[in-house]
Amino acid sequence: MTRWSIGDLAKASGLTVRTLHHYDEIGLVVASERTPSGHRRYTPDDVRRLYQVRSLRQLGLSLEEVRSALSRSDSLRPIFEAQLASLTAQAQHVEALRSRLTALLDGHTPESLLSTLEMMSVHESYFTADQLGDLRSRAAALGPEAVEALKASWLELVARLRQHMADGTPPSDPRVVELARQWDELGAKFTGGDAAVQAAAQRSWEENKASISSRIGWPADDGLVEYVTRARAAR
Amino acid sequence: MTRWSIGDLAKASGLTVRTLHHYDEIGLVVASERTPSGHRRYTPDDVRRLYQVRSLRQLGLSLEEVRSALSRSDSLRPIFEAQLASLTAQAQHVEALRSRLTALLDGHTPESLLSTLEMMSVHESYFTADQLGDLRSRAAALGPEAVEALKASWLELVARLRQHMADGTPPSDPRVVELARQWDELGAKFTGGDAAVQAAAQRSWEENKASISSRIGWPADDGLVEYVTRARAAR
DNA sequence: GCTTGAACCTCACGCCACGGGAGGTCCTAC
DNA sequence: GTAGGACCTCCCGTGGCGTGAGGTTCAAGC
Repeated sequence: MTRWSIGDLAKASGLTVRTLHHYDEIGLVVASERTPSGHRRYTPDDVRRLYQVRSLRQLGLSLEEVRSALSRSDSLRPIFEAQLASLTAQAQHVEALRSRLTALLDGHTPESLLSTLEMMSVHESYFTADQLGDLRSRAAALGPEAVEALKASWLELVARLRQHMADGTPPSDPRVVELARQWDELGAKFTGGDAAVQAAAQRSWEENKASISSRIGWPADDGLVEYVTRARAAR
Repeated sequence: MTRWSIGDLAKASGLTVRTLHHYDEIGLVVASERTPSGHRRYTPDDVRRLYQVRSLRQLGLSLEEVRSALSRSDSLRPIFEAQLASLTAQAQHVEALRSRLTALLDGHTPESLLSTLEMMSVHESYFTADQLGDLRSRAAALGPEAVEALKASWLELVARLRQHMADGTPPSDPRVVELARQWDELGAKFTGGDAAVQAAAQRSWEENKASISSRIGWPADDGLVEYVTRARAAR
C-alpha cells in the first residue's frame, strides 16, 4: 500500500506512463524498487521526488536544470533567477514577433504581404538590428496609416525605377533624377527627419556599399541601387 | 554571375550552409541548377524564394507553415492570424511562468522554496486551475509579507500535526482539536474569508475526498488529512 | 485453478530544425 | 602541379517525450 505502480502514479501526477519511463531511463526519478518480474514500485520518497520534479518543470526548467536544482537544493535561487531572465528574454522575443505580425495584419492587403516581407528581409541585410529597431519605433510613432502610405509610395517608386532601368533610360534622365530625389525624400520620411537615425542609416549604407553586391544576394536589387546612386550623382 | 554558390548565399542571407542543405533536402528551397560535379547553383528565383522563407521564419512560422504559405500565396492572412493567436497564447504562458517565479523569488528564503513548491504541486492536485487562480490573485491582494506569514504558520501547523500523528496522539485530543481549528482558520485566511472561494475549495475537497488517496500520490499526506478530518469531527 | 483482458515490460523509431563531423571530391590561385 | 579551401553525401545527436510492436505479468471473475 505504500508502494505505487507506474500507472497509478501516472494518474495521480497527471503525467503519462511514458514520461515516467523516461524519467526512470535518464535517472531523474527512478523507481527504487521492482517486483520480481520487473514491474516498477515507487516508494513514498520516489513520489515526493516526482512531485518536486513536476513543480520545477511547471516553472519551465529543463530536465537537466531540474536535476541540478534537486542535487544541490540550496542553490535554487540563482537557478530561478536565471530562469526568470530567460523567460523575460523569451517574452520580449514573442512580443517582438507579435508586434511585427499585428503591424503587418493591420496595414496590408493580402497581395502586398509577401512583397513587403521581401523588402523587410532585404532591409535587414542593409541595416543592423539596432537601426531597424529605431526605424520600427519610428514607424510605430507615425501610426499605421502613415506607414502604409509611405510603403505604398515606396513600392510604386521602386516599380517605376525598375521599369526605367529595364527600358534603358539613362540615370541622368531628368525623370529618373526626380524619382531618385523622391527616393531620398521618402528615405528621410522613414527616418522621421531624425538626423541621428538618418546618419546611422547613411553610415550603414556607406560602410556596406562596397560589399553590398555580395551580401544582398539579389542581383536585380543591386542594379537598382547603383542606378539610383548614379541618378543621385547626376543631380 | 547570376548564379550563387551555397557558401556565398549563406553569407548573404545570414543562414548556414547546413541550413541551406536542409532546405534543399526537404524541398523548401531547392537549388534549381547543379554544376556537372554536383555543386549547387542558386538562381535569382531561388534566392528570392529563400528571402521569402527567411522572412516568414522570422515571424515564427514553422518550415511546414512556410511551405504552405508559399504554395498558396493568397491565404497568407489566415496563416498570420493563426500565428498571432499562437504567439498570444505563448506570451500568456510565459507571463504566467514569470509571475509565478517572481512571486516565489520575492517571498521565500532558499530553504523554503522546495517545500513550497511541493505544497503548490499537491495543491494543484486538489484544486482546479481556476480555483488556484483565485487563490493566487487573493494572495497577490494580501501582499507578499502576509502570504509569507501565512505560509510559515501553515508549515509549522503541518509539522506539529505530523508529530502528533507519529506520536500516536488520538485525533480527539484537545491539543489536536485545537490544531485542527487553526488549520481551518488558516484555510479561511487563505481564501480571504471570501465565501465563494471558500465554498469552491470546500466543494472541490468534498468531491474529491473519496478518490484523494489515489490521486495525491503521497500517502503520508493522506494520513494527515484524515487525521485532521477526525479531529474536526471530534470538535 | 483457469482464463481473459488490462497493465506492465523492453526496444526502437519518429518529431523539429538543424549542428557537427567523417570521409571524399572539386575548384581556384599560385 | 599542388595546396587549401569550398563543396559533396551520409549519418549521428539534440529534448522530451509520443506511439507503436511484440512479449510478459497481474487481478478479477468463473
